[in-house]
Amino acid sequence: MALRFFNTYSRTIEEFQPLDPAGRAVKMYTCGPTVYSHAHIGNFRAYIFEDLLQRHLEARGYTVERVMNLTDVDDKTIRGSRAANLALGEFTAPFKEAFFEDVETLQIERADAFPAATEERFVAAMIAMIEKLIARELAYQAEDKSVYYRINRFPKYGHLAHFDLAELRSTGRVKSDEYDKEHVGDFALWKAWDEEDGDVWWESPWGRGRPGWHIECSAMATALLGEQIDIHCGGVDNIFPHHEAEIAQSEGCSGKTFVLYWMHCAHLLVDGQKMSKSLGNFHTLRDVLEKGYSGREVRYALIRVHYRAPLNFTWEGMDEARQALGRIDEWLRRLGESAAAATEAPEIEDDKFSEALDDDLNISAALGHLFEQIRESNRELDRGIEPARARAWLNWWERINRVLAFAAVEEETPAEIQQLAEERTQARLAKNWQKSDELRDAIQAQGWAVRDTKEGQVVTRRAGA
RNA sequence: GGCGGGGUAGCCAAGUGGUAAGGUCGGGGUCUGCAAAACCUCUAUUCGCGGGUUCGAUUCCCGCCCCCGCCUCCA
Repeated sequence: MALRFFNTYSRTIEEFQPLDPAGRAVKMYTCGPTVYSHAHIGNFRAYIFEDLLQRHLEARGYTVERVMNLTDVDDKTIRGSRAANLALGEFTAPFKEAFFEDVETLQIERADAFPAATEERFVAAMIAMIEKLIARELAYQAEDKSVYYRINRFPKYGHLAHFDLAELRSTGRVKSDEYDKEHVGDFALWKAWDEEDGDVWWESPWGRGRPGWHIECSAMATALLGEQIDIHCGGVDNIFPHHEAEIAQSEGCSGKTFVLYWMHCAHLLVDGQKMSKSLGNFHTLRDVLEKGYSGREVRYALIRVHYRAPLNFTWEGMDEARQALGRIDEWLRRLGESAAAATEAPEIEDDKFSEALDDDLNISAALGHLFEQIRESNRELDRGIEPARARAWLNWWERINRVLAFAAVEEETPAEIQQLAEERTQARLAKNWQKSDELRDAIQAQGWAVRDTKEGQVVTRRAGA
């Protein structure tokens, strides 16, 4: 079955066909974080969805070139840097660093490029684009010195969000600068400097100022991937106005279709509600890790629901993730043990996992199949499996895990734990059950677990420890 | 008001015009000194509600209800 994705632009599921005539290279642009604070788990739901998409495309033989931008200049970063009494770059640098650490923790593949909005070459690219839009009368400088996009001159404006311009109504989030605009819906391409901006400004043909948010993505996507890209992702809240604006800007300059497939993931809810600091349900990745959960557990919890369905984050869900991963770990441990003596490995012909993902990333069906296979192979293990067969199952898993990235990080059992385990073995040989149980408790207290099997003790890292 | 997404077991969730995957929790069992793990087994006569089409609908059509989101810088 061919790859099929839901395209927000057409609101239908479409067969995936990249621009590349050879049908192999895929250009992907993903909206990244605004680095004014630590990214929260809702942000990471989107990045993990994008990661799943990239990894599955790669599993299907595509070569993905992905760009993720970092917004390091906007109202929030400027406000934050002023509050912290730091230069803008000094203020955003630690958040950029933290973001990359979090990406690593969650096993999200690094994009090929992480352009930042303040890089001179991109500011120059943004200015060049705005000049072009003005030349084409798609933009104008208003009384307030800012430059705005003239949405009435771009007939497709509103198509992505399915908004009728006449229906747009103010929600009170607009600044009072709308008096200067020709249409309330006109959005800023270049924002004229004002006192609130402090020393954050660039010279431009329209005077000192800074780029609008939307132009950043159009310019960086074009600079790094070209005028046309295959897939552009983000959260549903980016559909309007951000992605709508990107289309207007990019196509206003190039005259070509900017993006073939628009893909958006639904929101993450926490305890059934939108995350907000006032409700106390706002979590960064760091908050969740502090509660004792691992990055892979968070990854599992955030990836397991289809990207277009709202995902409700709960601690119960985190525990469910822990259990499910523990089962996978134990399955792999048993397979590894049985496969040790294998000299060859026949292939297990089973592509159902990937076939499920072909269907608009149906992760639930894919995981359902994985667990069915785990049960099947566990039965084989119980019956006594051939080493080659165990090796074949491991190879099958490795293919799948290149997409899921669920495997635990290998960790050496520390010497003191090994020592305790050895003492316990002796106690057990002496049938000293009391001492055996005490040693088990001691091992568990140090974050490890010990189980007795027919082949003797098995020591593993305890989940959450 | 306009535009989306979603309503399937205690919780999470897939799915099909032909009678409900999977995960997790809980009960029972095999195994075990105990435990753990694994396996076996049980847990939705039913898919938000009401109509309609059909031999047959959770799935298609119509109407309604509820939840979440977007409607100018939130992933």
